[in-house]
Amino acid sequence: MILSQLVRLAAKNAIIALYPDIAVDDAMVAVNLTKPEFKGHYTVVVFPFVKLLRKKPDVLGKEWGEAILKADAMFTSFEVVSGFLNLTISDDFWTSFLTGHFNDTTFGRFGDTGQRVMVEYSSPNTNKPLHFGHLRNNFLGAAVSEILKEAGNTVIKANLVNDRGIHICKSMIAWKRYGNGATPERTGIKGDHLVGYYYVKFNDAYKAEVAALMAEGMDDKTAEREAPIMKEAQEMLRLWEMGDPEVRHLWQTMNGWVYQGFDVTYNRLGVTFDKMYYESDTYLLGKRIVEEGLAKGLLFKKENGSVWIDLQPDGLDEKLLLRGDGTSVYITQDLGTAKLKYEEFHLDKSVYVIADEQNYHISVLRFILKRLGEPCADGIYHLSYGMVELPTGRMKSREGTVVDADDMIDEMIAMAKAQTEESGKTLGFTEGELSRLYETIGLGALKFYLLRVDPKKKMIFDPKESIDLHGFTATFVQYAHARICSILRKEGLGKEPPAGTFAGYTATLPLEPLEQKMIQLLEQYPGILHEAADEYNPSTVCNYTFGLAQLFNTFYDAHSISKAENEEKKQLRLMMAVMTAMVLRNAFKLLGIAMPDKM
RNA sequence: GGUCCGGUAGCUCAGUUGGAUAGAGCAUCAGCCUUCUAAGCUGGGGGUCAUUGGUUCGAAUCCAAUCCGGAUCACCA
Repeated sequence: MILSQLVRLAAKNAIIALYPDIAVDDAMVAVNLTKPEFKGHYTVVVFPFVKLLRKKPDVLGKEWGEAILKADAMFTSFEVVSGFLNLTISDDFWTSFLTGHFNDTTFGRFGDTGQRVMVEYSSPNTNKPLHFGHLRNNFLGAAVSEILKEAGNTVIKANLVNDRGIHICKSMIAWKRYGNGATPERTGIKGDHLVGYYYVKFNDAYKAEVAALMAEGMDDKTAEREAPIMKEAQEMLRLWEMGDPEVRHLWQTMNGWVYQGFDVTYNRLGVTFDKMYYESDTYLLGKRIVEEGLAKGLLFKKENGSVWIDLQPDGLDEKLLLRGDGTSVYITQDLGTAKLKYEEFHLDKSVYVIADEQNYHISVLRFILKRLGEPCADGIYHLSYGMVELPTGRMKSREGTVVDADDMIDEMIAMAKAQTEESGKTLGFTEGELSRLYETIGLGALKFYLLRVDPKKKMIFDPKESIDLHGFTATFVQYAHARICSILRKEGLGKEPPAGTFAGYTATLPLEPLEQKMIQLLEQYPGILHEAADEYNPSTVCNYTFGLAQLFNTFYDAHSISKAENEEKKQLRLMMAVMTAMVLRNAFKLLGIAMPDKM
């Protein structure tokens, strides 16, 4: 059990022992970390019981503190300050904790929950390359998956590729018109970028055609409908749905280019998937569900043959599920995919990592599945995250105002290189080690930057300002880790010294305040993981690793480890250092960020 | 207009089921490398927690109203 729970339990038991007649519910026993300006480690708030027992806060606090102390040797003293009962934990607790866990590589990992969780993320469209906003999605999905795994769940990472639809046809039409047979090989352009170029090209041509028609006196709505290039795209979509061999061939070819490009990017990002879904395979599945719902009378048909669900009882509107011509809409395929996922993997929970602009869409999806009596409805969780915006507003791929993911990665790595060279820290590295280091630092900084903010908040990124490598960054945490590794190297120890290494350690001296704080913060890691998993929130882990690295740096400055005052302190501090490095490393692994031993 | 989300230092953000004098980073100013990696450490300045009212021993946190910003409400995806 983690310490905060132990304290809470001790406090609860003590108050029950003192006053057996009152009803104590858990919410009344408020336990917090003691503020640094007071003596003690954990604080119990006395107020909730003051009125109930009609006692003065200080009197009750004293009784309560004495009872806690008497019951458990873990506590050595207490102080009551204006209604707050501050408890001090014994040095013995801290040192036993450290000796018991410093080399426990599974520290923080939970037991198997038996839960099967799918996390769907990334889910790109195949008409354009990934941009900065997609990076947030990918990093979030990957990190949340790893955090949920660490929390004892079986996790299936899924990617649902939007590989069909009018947007793909737009790129295809533009390529046919303007491409002159261009391929990634012939042009030397990465496949996803090449296809994305024609998507932008389509929109330019479309705008020009609309403008031309309007110049001839057509009104804007009609012009937008009548522009030849748009009609061509719609015709191509129709042919695609009919399975026209030529269209299908071009579609496969161009999607193939995009996948090659994506693979390169995913590889650099270190993002992987256990299961790929393609909308071209799943887009028809929802129709059957809709037809069944219709047969059961849960849905209704309008005169033109379109099928609807009435969600007004749930506080929403009527929602279209099938068009008048019988073709499916966006939500239709989602119904099918949700059911498919559930049946294929027997999921307890299905997480969708999707931007908050689709909040309504996902809640509609859940309501529909619920109404249709599909069991997969209950497990749906929308991990809704805020969009990444530019100072000028949203990125628009149609207009080409995006920060490209590949460019961003290159820039970050170049910056890591420049700063490493500038600080003259390249000595003793081989060329290969250096380029790996630059990737580690550059990509780490990028991931941390996007993960450190609460997912639900939108972010504004100014491309003119580079992402910092100082302060609240991955680099800061990596640096603390590298420093520890350097100490361990000089002491002839590996990163994970075998169990017997500090067997000779016996605690006899009192802990320095910073020693105690370090151990206390290390002890909090499992609780942090729990919180991150509970809330699907990797930023909790970012904040924690930064705090731990920061405290270590303070410690490092204040106390020497290798030249400690005596052997006992040296052993203690080495164990602390080993454990700190391990926790930082494990936490960063969950975030998908590599940890250098040297930098 | 309906629904939902956000508003905390100049900027970017933390702030646990309501708890003590609201914290970091960046920027700025002043210090610290003959001592385990200065990508670091120490300290200063910087706040009407959007506003108003309510709930109570106690509110950045809960409730209501208002203001500001955003998203969404398609036979688009």
